[in-house]
Amino acid sequence: MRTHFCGELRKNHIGQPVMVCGWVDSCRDLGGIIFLDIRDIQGVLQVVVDPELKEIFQIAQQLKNEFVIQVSGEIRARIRDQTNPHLSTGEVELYAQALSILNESAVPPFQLDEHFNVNEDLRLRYRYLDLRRPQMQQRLIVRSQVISLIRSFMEDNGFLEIETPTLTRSTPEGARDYLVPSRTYPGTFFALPQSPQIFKQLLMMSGLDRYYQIARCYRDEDLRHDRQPEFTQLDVEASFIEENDVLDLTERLLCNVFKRQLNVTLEKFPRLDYDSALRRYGTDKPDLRNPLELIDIDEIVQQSEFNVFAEAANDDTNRVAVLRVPACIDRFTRKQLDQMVEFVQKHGAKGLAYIKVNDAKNGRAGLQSSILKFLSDNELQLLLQQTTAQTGDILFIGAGLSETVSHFMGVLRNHVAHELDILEDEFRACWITDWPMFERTEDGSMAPMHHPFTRPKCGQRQFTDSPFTTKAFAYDVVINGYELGGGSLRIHDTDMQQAVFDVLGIGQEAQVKFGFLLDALRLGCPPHGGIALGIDRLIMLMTNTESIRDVIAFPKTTKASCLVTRAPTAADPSQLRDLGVFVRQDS
RNA sequence: GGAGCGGUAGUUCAGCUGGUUAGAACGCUAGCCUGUCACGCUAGAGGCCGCGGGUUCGAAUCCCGUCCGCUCCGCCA
Repeated sequence: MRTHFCGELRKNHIGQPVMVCGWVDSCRDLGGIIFLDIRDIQGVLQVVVDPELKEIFQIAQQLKNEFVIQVSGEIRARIRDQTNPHLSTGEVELYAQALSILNESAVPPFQLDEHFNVNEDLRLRYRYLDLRRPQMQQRLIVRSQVISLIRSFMEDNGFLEIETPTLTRSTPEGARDYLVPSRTYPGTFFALPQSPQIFKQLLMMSGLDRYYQIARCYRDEDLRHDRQPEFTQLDVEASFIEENDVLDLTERLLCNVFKRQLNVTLEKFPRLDYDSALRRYGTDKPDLRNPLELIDIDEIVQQSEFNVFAEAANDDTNRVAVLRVPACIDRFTRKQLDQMVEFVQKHGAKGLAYIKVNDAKNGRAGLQSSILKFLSDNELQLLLQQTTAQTGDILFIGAGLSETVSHFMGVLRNHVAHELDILEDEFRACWITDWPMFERTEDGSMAPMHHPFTRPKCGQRQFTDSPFTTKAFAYDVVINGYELGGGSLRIHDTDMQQAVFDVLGIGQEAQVKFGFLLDALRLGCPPHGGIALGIDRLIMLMTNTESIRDVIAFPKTTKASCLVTRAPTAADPSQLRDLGVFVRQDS
């Protein structure tokens, strides 16, 4: 139906006869002459319709935006000074010699112009129109190209793409499952996978050595700007490897993809252990574009008369941390500082002290703060030294439970950097390693930080003696503050696996749920490990967009519904009967 | 589960402390226009002010509830 794409026509096509198809992007009917912009996936091309050609001129007069048309004619140079630098095809135009309407269009429910913002619910409802916009198409193109780069990289490195079931049983990631009722076994349910975790481990036991998959994963939890209920992971697992092999492979993959897709050279990923990440950045996913760091001052205020600080400083489970924000005294009003206090309170802080450094060389007299009177000259002096505070800085100080302080000071660190616009304009990746095996849950029990198949960084005896201080062979890769992916080396030994289940208090339950895995461990399981990367988040980063919905063709809303199809919907009673499912009317 | 913001013409928005006939821009319709490119000019049509209740002489505006969208907390690798 066509000889060229609209968007590919250039000066070197001048004089050539072409035939193109596309959508009417705009019509400019000047009365005696008509200009059409015709759009396809490669771009926009101006068509000129000459009034001398009466037949096609009449057709052109009927055209409206979003009509689907076919035009043939000759590519001509534009008249001098009438090129359009905003179009890739702006130096040429198509002189129409034939024009046909392939399909008409009703008036679209919103304007596709780049100049008009449209509310997202409308865009989601008419997603197919929204996706006609070049910016949206570009994101999906990048997505396709990146996935293709990933596939060739993995293939080049000897990995096999193997599909795993999506109708499966619950795996232990800890999120809520999407359930699918079984018709053949009434009252039982499949779970959609939160990840292919168990299957990829089984593939290692199968001797397939190196596996990867672009896998769809499902988690029935509340949504965020970077979280969808179904999302895509690059899932990877390999045998006879050590932690460094996984980190190295992943790093090479990401460098390769960024280089080839964006021509961006990523620097070597720094490796931070979990504890120091929390200490220095207050988070397990630090944004290293942000130059600010937290500084511990427990030692300085241990004897302090200021009880809030002293008590925290003398308690192992607490910390007193300072965020020194350079040269910002004139950047924040009193009101903004008060709002910052409110802001961290939302994140669990009881309070937030701050000290303005009006003159760093003038001791107490050079400082301004509501807590000044509680601190000794010596403490202030040490504080200034320890934080290398300079005139014009503000020192924000948080004290309390380590976990809480790290969290809100980390959030404050991000907040301040955004306010001051001091993030470096580049991609900064890092590894977070040496995660704890377990974390304490609200009810006081222990839960695996990663998942219960993660290998501890010690022998079984030591693990059993002090399981809660054990670190794991677990690692996350973080870029610009986004957790892009994570993985671990897995347990390949039945006794160790049983020991972990026992510590979790699910020894019996695990026998039932994961008996098949324990069996497999007994039958010659190689040491293995892997990682999974969030493809959606990767594409978000690479296309510089703020919303995961922008990189998914048909995303769900924050209430997890699809506005195109209106899913989910009520099921037909006969379907429910077949499945043995009753729907409670009161819910 | 909780908090915040938003919902007014086809679209994006304005409409303040309640008060004549709810406005603008774009889009749409009709007419004019031979080098435009977010074409231009003239005229016109277009409104369950998300939905339900309440307060009031009177509600787009105030109150309560509810639905939807977005952001955040909780939740979630």
